[in-house]
Amino acid sequence: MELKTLRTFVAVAELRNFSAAARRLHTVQPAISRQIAELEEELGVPLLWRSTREVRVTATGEVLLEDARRMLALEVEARERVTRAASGHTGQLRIGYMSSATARFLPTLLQQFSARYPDVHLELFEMTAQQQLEAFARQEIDLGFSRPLPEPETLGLERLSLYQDRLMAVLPRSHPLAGLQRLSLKALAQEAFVLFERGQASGLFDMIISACGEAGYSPRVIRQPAQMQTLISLVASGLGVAIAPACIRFLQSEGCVFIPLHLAPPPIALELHYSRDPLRPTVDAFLKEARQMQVGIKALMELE
Amino acid sequence: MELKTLRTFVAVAELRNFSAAARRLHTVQPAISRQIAELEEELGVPLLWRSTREVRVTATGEVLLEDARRMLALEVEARERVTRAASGHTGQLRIGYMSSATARFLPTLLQQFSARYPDVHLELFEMTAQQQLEAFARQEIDLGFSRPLPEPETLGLERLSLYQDRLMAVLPRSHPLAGLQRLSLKALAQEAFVLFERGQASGLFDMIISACGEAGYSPRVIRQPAQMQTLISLVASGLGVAIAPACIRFLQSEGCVFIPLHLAPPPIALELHYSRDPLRPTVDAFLKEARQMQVGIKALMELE
DNA sequence: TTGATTTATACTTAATTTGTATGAATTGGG
DNA sequence: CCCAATTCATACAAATTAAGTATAAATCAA
Repeated sequence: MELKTLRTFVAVAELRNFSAAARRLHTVQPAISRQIAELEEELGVPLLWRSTREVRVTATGEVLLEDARRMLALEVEARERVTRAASGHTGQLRIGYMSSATARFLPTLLQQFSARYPDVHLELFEMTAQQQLEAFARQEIDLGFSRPLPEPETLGLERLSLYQDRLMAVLPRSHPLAGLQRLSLKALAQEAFVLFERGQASGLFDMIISACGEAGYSPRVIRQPAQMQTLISLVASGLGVAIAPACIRFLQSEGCVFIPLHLAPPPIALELHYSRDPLRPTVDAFLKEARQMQVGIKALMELE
Repeated sequence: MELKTLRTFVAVAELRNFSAAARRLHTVQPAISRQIAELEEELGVPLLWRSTREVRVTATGEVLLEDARRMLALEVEARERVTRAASGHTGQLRIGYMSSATARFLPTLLQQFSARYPDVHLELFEMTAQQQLEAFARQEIDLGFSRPLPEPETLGLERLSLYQDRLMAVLPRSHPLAGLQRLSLKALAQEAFVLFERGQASGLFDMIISACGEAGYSPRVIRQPAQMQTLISLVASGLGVAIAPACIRFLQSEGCVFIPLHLAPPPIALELHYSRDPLRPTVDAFLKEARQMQVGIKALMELE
């Protein structure tokens, strides 16, 4: 039983005429006769009663007619569903993100995406860069917002840089240097440092250490919190100073001041990673949306 | 899109391996490759992601997979439904009947049929032989229980004789001849006759008239009721006598006696008519059942 | 690096389907 | 009452389509 045969059968049953069905299907009458005969032979059952003047659908034929119509309708529906899925308008999207770096723009981006793709089921997972890597390997997420990963290509990942985050000095509001417009790393040589835990973001950690090294000292690190919010709280309480990406000023940062660094280390990117093998069209749809918003994201994160 | 292609797609998606799918489908791997490639091209969409080491179903492929399985399941169901319909186990059966002639056995026959074919929807229409003819012409009934019809073959009808009904004299219980075991038609020459209306059953009517003619008289017909029950009531009330098929003694016949006729006219058959063109397998199923019960019907109607 | 395994492609061969011509049956009009 | 017209079935040749064979390219494991 093939859909082509069923299309023929439905046409004949509807028109009650082999020749007319042939015309509708852009073929010739003997082709129709054979298809019907073969269908009847395959099922071992008469479906149509025909004389030279009249074609009638048997009771058995009516039963098949119903199911044939269902199958053909299902084919049309399947085409539609496949098309929608392939264009990224339906399906799911599992997103890993670091809240500290994305708090400012991710809600807006997601809202915008959902408005345009309302039938895509979004799943959000807050995770560090390292956790995202593992999640990608286990195929548990489709997109990840994180700091640059080491050699993403070898893991089958593509990347899209969303914006560059400058490093800034974070001082308690009561700190003697808190009023300055600009600060050199050297000026912090004697300070106690609170740095984001190396395990979570080795690139950031090492960059700060080497920048201090270039400024002529090795920083005295007294705490390594695993959360940016903790880091801010520690600085606000006067325990030490920090060097951190500018984005964290959008977290709860009462009691801290953020001062641009003179001769700052190169800015650190926020990247959107995704699998190179395109198993999820929703990813492409999201990327399109993200690329359109990219300018806006940059403006949000860098200006002000 | 053809079911064959979808079967291939489902096999590959399930086995995640083109070669294994080829083996399952008893063909060769290049055939599978081509079918999948053509399906993807037709839909304009990647369904499977494949390397030489791994085959994965894309999100779009998963969507099609669901619908493909539905279609294939529907095909299996359709086959089953068609088979059941063709064997007469499902469907409908519209039956015309004359209650006077069938009251005795039809309920039993229907009950028996329903027990064996519980999913056949029975529709019953009480109608005279003439009405049955018209109903057949309009294709409103599939089976008709009636007296023999004139030239049923020319109307595309087949017939099955169920039993032969003798004609009997029907007299009021108070009638002088009511005590006899046997009666000649001649003995009724002076009686007033109540005969079943000719329009309803011309064969019966004419047979009685000609039988009387052979007995040497023309009966004096004072009433021609259209219902057998009415005829019985008229006789019971003493208005006249009647000649009628033996079967009517199974109606409400208090006050009447039924007496066998000496030199009776040939018995009159009860027939089951049905269309020659087999549009309804339920008809064949019913006929099979009816033929099996035929002996029983004869016994019921003739003995006693 | 080699051997094994897997998918894709090129090409030949086989199978299937179509289209043409024609026959048989039935109906309606002249 | 016959003839033209229409309809479905069948036979056969032609064309299309799909399958099978051989082989290439890629990847992974030993």
